[in-house]
Amino acid sequence: MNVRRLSVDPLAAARRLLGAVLVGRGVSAVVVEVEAYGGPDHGSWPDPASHSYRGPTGRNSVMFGPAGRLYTYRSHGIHICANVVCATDGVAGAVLLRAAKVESGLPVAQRRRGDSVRPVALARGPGNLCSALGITMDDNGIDLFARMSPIRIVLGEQQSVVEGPRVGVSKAADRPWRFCLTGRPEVSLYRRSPRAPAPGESD
DNA sequence: GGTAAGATCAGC
DNA sequence: CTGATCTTACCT
Repeated sequence: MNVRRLSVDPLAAARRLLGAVLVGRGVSAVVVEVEAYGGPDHGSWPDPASHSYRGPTGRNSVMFGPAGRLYTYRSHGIHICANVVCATDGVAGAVLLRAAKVESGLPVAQRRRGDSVRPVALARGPGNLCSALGITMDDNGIDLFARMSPIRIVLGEQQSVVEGPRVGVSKAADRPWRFCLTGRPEVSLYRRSPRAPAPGESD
């Protein structure tokens, strides 16, 4: 089963998730942009920008669970963002799904996102991706590899990948933990967080 | 019990 | 650059 390919560190898992097909509520889409997130300071991948950095809490508990689960959270009170949990059970690690290319169910995605949105931008950005696929907070913790799940994922082959700094994070902003498929127009434009210290500064 | 910050997005 | 909008986590 494919899920074992995600029982690895967040960086390897991120690369393996590029090209995967995400199937959710009438829409399927190919993942074209992701970001890796680690865990607490004394773990294998210390990551101050990760929700799990300060240990398990009510919100982030899914990140500490087994690989292949969906970890959703609400961002700025408005949007939902989706992660695929990686690493082994008890170890925090996840990959944020940042952008995807809608392959089927385009009219459904278009209805969810609004008529003014161009097809290439339907699932561009983590909040928009969840909106296009119909992912909500009720989906937090579901198994993305179970036949019965409303949201599923199918891993693909290794692909040609570009790496760069993560978007939006105010800590560890220089870390090249963002990965994109090369030459995909659905990838979101890079924007450094206005709250992040200047490039090269420590935080 | 109060509150500040936030892995975002769209519109000036 | 800003406002929208709300949950969590941490503080007193």
